[in-house]
Parts: sequence; C-alpha cells; structure tokens
Amino acid sequence: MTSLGSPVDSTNGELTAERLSLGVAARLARYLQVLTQAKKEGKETISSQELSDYTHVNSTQIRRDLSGFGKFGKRGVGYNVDSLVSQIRKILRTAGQHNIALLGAGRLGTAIASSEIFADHGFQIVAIFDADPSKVGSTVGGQTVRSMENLDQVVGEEEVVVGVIAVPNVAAQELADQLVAAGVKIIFNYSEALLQVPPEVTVHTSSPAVDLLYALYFYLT
Amino acid sequence: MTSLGSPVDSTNGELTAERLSLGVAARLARYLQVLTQAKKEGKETISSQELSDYTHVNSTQIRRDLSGFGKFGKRGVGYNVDSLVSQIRKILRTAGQHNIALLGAGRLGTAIASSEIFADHGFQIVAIFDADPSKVGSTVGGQTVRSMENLDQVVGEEEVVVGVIAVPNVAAQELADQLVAAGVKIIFNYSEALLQVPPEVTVHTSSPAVDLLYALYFYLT
DNA sequence: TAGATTGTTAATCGATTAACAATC
DNA sequence: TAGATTGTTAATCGATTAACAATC
Repeated sequence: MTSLGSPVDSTNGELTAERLSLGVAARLARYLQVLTQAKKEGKETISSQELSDYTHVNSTQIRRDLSGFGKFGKRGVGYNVDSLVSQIRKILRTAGQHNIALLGAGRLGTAIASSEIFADHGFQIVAIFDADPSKVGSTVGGQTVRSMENLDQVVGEEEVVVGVIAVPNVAAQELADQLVAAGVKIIFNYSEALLQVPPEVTVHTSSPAVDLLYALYFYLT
Repeated sequence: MTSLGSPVDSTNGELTAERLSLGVAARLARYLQVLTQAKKEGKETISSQELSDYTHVNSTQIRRDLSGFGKFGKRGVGYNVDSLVSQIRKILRTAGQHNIALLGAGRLGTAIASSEIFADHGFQIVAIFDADPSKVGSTVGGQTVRSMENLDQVVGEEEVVVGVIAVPNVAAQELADQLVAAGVKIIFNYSEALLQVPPEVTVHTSSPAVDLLYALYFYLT
C-alpha cells in the first residue's frame, strides 16, 4: 500500500542494496509460496500465466517483477521452478534458516507445530512455550513444551527472530510484552487482540475473516 | 494489485452500484477487522492515526478511503467505532449473515470451529464435515461432525457460500472438487495444495509463511 | 479558547496492462 | 518450422502523501 524506495536495480546483473517496494516484496513472497508447493508436487517449469492463475496477479506484472532482477525464464517454455525459487529467496534475502518461537500449545499451536507451512520456507520452530504448567513437559510436534520462564534465554541462545502467538485473546498482550522484552522484532499474532508494541517491533495479525470479506464482496457484486 | 473500476461515487450521499477497486475493498476489510476488535475491547472512538498503527496503512489514506463514502468522522475526536463498523459493512455489502461449511475436523478444523474469528464478521459455520468415519458423529465446536455424503444437501439447504478446507494437502483437491460440484463459489484453503478450480470459483490460500517472509525482508534490510 | 483530528487538495510516484518483437 | 512464452516498451490509471483549512 505504501512505498519505500524503488525496486532493486540490476542493470549490471547484480543485486544492489536498494530496498524492494512493499508491493514487489509482497508479490515475490506470494510467487515463492506457489513455487515452493509446485516444486513439492514435482512441477519442473511454470509459466507466468500459471503463476497468475494461482496468485491472482496479472501475468505481465509477474514477468515484469521478475525481469527486473534478471532473465530467469526461457521463451516458449516458462520458468524453471527450482531455479526461480532460489532466485527469489536470494532477492528476498531469506535464503537462510530463521528461527521461530511458538507461544501456545493448545489446539492451534499444536496444528501449527505439526504442519510444514513454516518449515517449507526456511522457518524452524525451535521452541514451544505454554503458560499452563500441566502442558509444560509434554511433547508437541516433536518438541518438548517449555515454561514461559525460559523465553528470554531461548530467544537469546537460539537467535529467535519471530514469535508466533497462538493463545486466546486475553493472554496475547502479556505474551507480546514478554516477546518484546526478550528482543523479538517480529510477532505473528494468531489471536484477534490488538497488540500494543514499540515502533521497532512489527506485528502481523492473522485475519482469515478479512480475506473472506474481501472475496465475498467480489462475489456479491 | 489489479484494479476493476473506480471507487464508489457518493456525491449524493448514497452508495452507487459501482464496484470498489481491489485495493479499497482490501483496506476496508482490514479496517473492519480492527474496528470489530476495538469494539469488543470497549473502545468508543478511534482516530485515523490509531487505525494506521494497527493496519500499517497511512492515516491520510484511511481518511481518504472513508471520506469517499461520507463524512463519518468528527474533527478533533475521530470516528465512532460502532457507526464506522456499520458503515463499512454496508459499503462492503457484508452486513448480513453468511454461511460457511468447514471441511476437516482435525486439530486445525477444531481450532477454527472453536474460535470466533469467523463469527465476529458475520460468518456462521453451519456444518462441519470429515471423511473419517470415526470422527463422524462426534461433537466439535458445538456441532455434530457430518459425513461427506451430506455435503451437497447441506450446501443447498443452508445456502453455504464459502467452503473452508482444513485437511492435509493430499485430500484437499478432492474436497475442492466436491465443493465446486455442490455449487460453492468461494473456497478458503488452509492446506498448501495448489487447487484446480473452474474460473468462476475463487480460491484463497492461507499463507502465514508469505506474510512472515515479507515482514522478515523489511526486518533484514 | 486551544488542541486535536478530519476532510480535501494537489502533486508525485508506482502499479498496471496491452501489445508485440524476440527467441526458445 | 510452428507454437508458445518471455522480456520490454509505452501509455494510462490509481495509490500515496504532505500539507492545511475547516471544525469539533
């Protein structure tokens, strides 16, 4: 929606240090999601039109976004899925491994821990916490649930960059405060609570209903 | 990202039949999410700046979006939360009740059925289905889990407009096909599978990792 | 009144798209 | 070769934002 700087300039074939615009970064991340899944499903090449069908982004826009960073496609064929995944990861600088702490070992937390949605994109859940003493020590998604008291230590030692909050609304703010105190800079909020955080911390609130309202509007009109 | 038509024109104070642009509709839905929660938390008024803090949309943009439909705010005070919720619901034509069918009574399905994320926005889960006979008949989120065989009938009788798929990847396409056959036009996909559907059906795939990649990019740069 | 915040303008910038030559 | 699809141009349109008068 807003725009910080121009897309990366790569007239010399190399990535410059310039920041991507918000729109480009958001779209690249979406392409990456589809490509990652296409790869898992055994697809070797994909056309801009196919990518468009899955992402709802115009195919010209996709080619334009990609061609700004290099000539990744083959005319008449499309893009190699494998190589495009690597290229976009490089562009988004998220080629490495990033560590996540999951807060909440309830139904939602368990569902998240057991899924591959994060792992597929290089996010590793390195620790699961719960405030409920009866849950501490149990195993969820292959991990032992820890007590909240260990949060600070784990965030520091494991270099956790993202905290995922999967608890009821009433408990969310308290956990957000603890994450902030521990030094986490990105919070992914699965509760509906409006979280108060310092300006240097980014909160992303999951909002399936928003997407649904949006889809419904275009269905109804 | 793309744009279909101009924002609604309301020089006469009434909503015209014109479609909102994709961007405006998406932002209005986001405002609605925050407003709905703010209302639950007892907030009576909210300023464009506060809305901006929660949605990451520029405050001028917010005032501009809203002023296109009427003068909803009070200078020096802000917007009345209650009345703004009603106004946006009217603009998005989602003031009514809409029925959802949930497919999958596993961990994720149970978490969704037990939460209020959909109910808060007028979406009612009217039926839960599972292909596993051992789950059929059990109670999840106050509802009895039904057999997939009843899908067609329920969709027709209950006027289901949205199908939510909360099953493992391998089962997702089969369920999408059944939803399409039953006449559902909007599918909310919590699996990672790339779903094939006819053009008149809209698929929205949940993608927390995409949002995370995006947030991470701006954190890293 | 004084302070705060809306509603609106005007200017800029980026996003979007059709179209098509290039080329695999 | 013939068909398909990329890469790129050029033109348009919408989004974004600072700034500020209006006004609660």
